[in-house]
Amino acid sequence: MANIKDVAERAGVSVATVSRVLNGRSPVAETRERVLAAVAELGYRPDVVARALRTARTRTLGLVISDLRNPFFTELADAVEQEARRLGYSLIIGNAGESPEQQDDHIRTLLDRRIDGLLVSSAGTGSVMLGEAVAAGTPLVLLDREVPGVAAPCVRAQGRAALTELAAHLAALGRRRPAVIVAPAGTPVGDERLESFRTALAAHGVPLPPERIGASPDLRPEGGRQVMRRLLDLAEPPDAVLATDNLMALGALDEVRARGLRVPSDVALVAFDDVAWFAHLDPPLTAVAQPTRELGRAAVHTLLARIEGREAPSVLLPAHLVRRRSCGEPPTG
Amino acid sequence: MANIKDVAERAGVSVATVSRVLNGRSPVAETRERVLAAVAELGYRPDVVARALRTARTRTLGLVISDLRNPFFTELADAVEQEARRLGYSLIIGNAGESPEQQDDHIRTLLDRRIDGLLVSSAGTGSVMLGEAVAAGTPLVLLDREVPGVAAPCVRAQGRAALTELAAHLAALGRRRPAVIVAPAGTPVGDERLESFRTALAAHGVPLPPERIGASPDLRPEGGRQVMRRLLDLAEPPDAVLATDNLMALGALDEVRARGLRVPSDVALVAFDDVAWFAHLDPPLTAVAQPTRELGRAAVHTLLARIEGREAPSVLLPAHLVRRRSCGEPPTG
DNA sequence: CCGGGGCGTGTAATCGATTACCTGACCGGC
DNA sequence: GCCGGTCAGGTAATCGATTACACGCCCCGG
Repeated sequence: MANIKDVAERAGVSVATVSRVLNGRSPVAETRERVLAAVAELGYRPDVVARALRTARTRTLGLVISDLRNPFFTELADAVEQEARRLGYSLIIGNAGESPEQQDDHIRTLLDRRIDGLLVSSAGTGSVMLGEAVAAGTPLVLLDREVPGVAAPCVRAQGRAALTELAAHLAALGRRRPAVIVAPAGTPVGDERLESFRTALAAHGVPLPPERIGASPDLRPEGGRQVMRRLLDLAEPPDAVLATDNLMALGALDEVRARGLRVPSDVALVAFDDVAWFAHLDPPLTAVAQPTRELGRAAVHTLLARIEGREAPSVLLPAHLVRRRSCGEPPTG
Repeated sequence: MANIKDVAERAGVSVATVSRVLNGRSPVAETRERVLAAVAELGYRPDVVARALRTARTRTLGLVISDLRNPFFTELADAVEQEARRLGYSLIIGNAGESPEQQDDHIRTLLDRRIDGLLVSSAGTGSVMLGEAVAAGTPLVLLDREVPGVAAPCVRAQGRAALTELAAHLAALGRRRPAVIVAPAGTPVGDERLESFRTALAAHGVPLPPERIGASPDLRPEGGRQVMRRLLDLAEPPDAVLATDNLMALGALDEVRARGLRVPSDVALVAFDDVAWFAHLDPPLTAVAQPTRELGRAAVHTLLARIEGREAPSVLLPAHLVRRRSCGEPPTG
């Protein structure tokens, strides 16, 4: 593989000149042409590794995702990758699989690789390496999940507007006994969603008593199913259930079906995260859609701001309600 | 951030010695201890970039995936990443989104980054850069999809056994008019699946006439739906449909429902690729499961073999049938 | 007692780029 | 005609590691 020296020789100039041409500095037209010709003839491409060593910038970002198999995060990762690439950055993705240890493992290798910046949607809250990363001065931006004690901007969706809309939607359809399946205790996002929903319901005079709030042991279908089981066993079972994550919603749906009940006639079901295949379920699921693409974009921009030393506040983007048929309404045109 | 020189000074030795200790060569116990102590005190971590420049090995692999949003490929990518990491390699993932141009774009940046090896599940067959990659001497392994004209081992699943089983399954359930929704023309994998299925059916005396084979324009739900529409409009509509990709299967299911028909009573449906949420559909979908994890593992091992200059043949791993309820049978305990 | 082999360690070259600094050519003004 | 300014472009230091080669020490055998 040709290097800058080969190009310099072929063009009859010094390596400095080649470098300058390629980086768009000074040289005059004639020299420039000769260099570019040599580059083309040799098929020269600068060695990114050498450049990184010299400039201390790798043009690589790291993304550690809490659970890549969760379609919401798959979409998010894809959005981040696209935007990063558009701006000339490569992305190394690490999947934590909801394990804080694996997350730390990933962060460590990413720091070792001298990535320019780090995006993390944290699994759990007890990550040692997150602290180390900021201590080491690596620009960090949190994605989707806030982490207490870590001083970094967070990019995520704000569910309030969508949940207000949802409360109205349910009220209009006469659902008076809502329930919520929340993420395991201590997940800040889940708590916020719960509170926003409670507030929105209250505005319609609909209460949300504690027995109709169930915390799932995990963010998987099985956890959602367990909670749904308890909810349906109540003396006064709910007539509408909101799951704060798409996988838990799936499990909840399983339980409804297993009992021979139907959505939406027996119970309405709404999920957080509008993943592509919700539209293909029977019935198609009404969902709170997070603006995945925009989140990815904003995350990359915020991170680049930090990398360039600019101020970068947290970003909250509004989620919106996608009405399908799982609450009993016919689909809106 | 401390570098090897700092460590050398602190330990009172030369940088060469530090390097040797860290790479497990010569030094004697006492020196070794001093160096390790210095490393610990300074929190030194070798600069991977500098090492890569010197050794010409980045310990990074590239993976270009045809469509990361397709859950089958998400799982595959995850499997690859895990195995790569287990063996000390980082993985840069690029999503081609079924676009050959984007694929080439990714391959180019990956080569620029001097990755040690490249894994590609190719979108389309007309990739210029795939050829360039082998020409440049970058170890290459194809994943899931063979590419004509590219001399590289391919790691993928062999559907024959599963399809033989499927033919028997359908025959036993009295389905006599099978149909197939295949990937767009020219996709080698799809063709092979089709032929295996045809052969297996023939063994049961069941024909597969051309009118019951529909090529989808793309690998998305909408394409599958279009084909299903044509199939159901036949004078003799099929009583069982195999979709050679999970997303096309989803679209096919949509069409069945839209007509007020039921799976499996009106038509049986089977999909290639057993993705997690198939079990949550109504009815749970019978599927040909590819050994995703093993494919990922094998792909990484094959690639490492090539990197180390060893011979590495193509790998074919058997897929197997996962019987659920979409063909009419009660679930097997 | 001396020479050679082996071993531990230091010196310095090297990987391929970027860039500070310097040189020399050219031009214009006084 | 000389001097200073401008600018293209060359020389060489530098980033942080690895490693070939050399050196010196010790030990052992003759």
